[in-house]
Amino acid sequence: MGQQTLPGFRDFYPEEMAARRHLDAAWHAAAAAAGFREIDGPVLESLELFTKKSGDEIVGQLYSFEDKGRRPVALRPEMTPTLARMVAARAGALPKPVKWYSVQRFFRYERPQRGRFREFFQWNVDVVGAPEPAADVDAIAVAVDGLRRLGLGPQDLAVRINDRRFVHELLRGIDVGPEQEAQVLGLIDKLGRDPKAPERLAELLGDRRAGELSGWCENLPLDRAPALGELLEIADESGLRGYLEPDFRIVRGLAYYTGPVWEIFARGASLRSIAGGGRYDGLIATLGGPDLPALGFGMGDAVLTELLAERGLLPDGAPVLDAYVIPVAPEMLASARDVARRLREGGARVDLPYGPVKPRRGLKDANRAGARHAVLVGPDEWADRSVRIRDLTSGSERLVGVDELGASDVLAS
RNA sequence: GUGGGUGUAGCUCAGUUGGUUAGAGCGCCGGAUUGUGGUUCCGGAAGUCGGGGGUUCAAAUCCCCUCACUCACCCCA
Repeated sequence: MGQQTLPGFRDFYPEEMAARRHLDAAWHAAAAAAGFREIDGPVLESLELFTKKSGDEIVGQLYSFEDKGRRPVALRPEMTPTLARMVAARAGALPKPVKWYSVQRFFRYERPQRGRFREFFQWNVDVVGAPEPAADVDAIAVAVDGLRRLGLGPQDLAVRINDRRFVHELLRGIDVGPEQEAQVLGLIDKLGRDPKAPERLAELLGDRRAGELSGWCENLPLDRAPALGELLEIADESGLRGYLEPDFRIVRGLAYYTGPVWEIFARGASLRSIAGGGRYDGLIATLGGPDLPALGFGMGDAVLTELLAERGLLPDGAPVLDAYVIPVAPEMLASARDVARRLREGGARVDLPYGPVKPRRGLKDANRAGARHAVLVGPDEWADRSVRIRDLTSGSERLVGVDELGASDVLAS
């Protein structure tokens, strides 16, 4: 075997590209339908932009290097820092709320595994300048709508949601101090997956407090979380009934989340989460911008593609043509090219062979190219300024005049 | 970074206790008398058996090393 892709990088053959475009289309449509506008930024950024948000530890997970001007740079691992900069630069001029989205390529230097690559595509949707819980619901609804457009409904998906403020409050109630909090949050996050997590929580907090905590995981005391209750009510009004499941185990990795946090999972599948998001009110200020409330989510292509493939919801990626033009005799090649041009100018997707072919072969190639119609250009018909259009599904043929070929409905049948 | 699994044709795989020239299906290319396809039939190309070393009269097969891929852990912005 010769050269292959770097580990965690993928070639997209037409079939895979069709699948990717399928996701893209749903993502763009869902974001646009809710009034989000598309943005983008550079793939390469200064390393500092990322370390400022996440600390120096993440350098190990970045594609970073020095450029020829000796600047430390990195391929972007996420969109949020870029978004924050863009907002900060024009914060005064932007009407609030700012509703932006992007569908872009990201890079993380991690060991590739199921549902995780080093180069991946991610849909990011963010709202800046809106403190209301309706904004959180807006983002969740867009994520759910994107997935709905891909054929996934409430029977397939669960949006598990929690609220960081609520978690802080409960932890404070059992005397978990700030110095312990990060560690405890990490263990809570693991409760669903790691069988050793309850044990370690008990070691850290003692049986009584650990027991109380796991009780919240069994049954989240919503009466003590008014903000989350309000959000759930708005979600109901927004058509998200059946999706949202309050879950104390959803806390999400890093420190900067300040309010609702949520992740979307596939029901009955052992996949990692499809999407995750939350409110990060302090982050834009941390990154040097104005103090604006913000929230958003990211949804990657890797896990989602895996899920859609499992459920048979991906397009097969077979080629599609409206017509394949066949010169019935070698001297008809020039005429065939003229016919193809007329059809293409009429808006049809049309292909034809580069040289003479036997009709038998032409029909075979038409099928293989996914053509709905074969257009046979033969000397007898051409003498009458017409061609034979054959419907490849039904096998029926009809004669069509050359001058009609540019009409948009000529291949309609 | 740690641990497990797998490497044979473009793809999915078979290959017996080590034994002649390593196979199948799909795909690809060509063909089955004149201007009509999908099915079928015939033919063909295609493999340093991941790489290196060792044991043996003989290695795809046994042993060692190495590389790649993959799954999980760590991490998940």
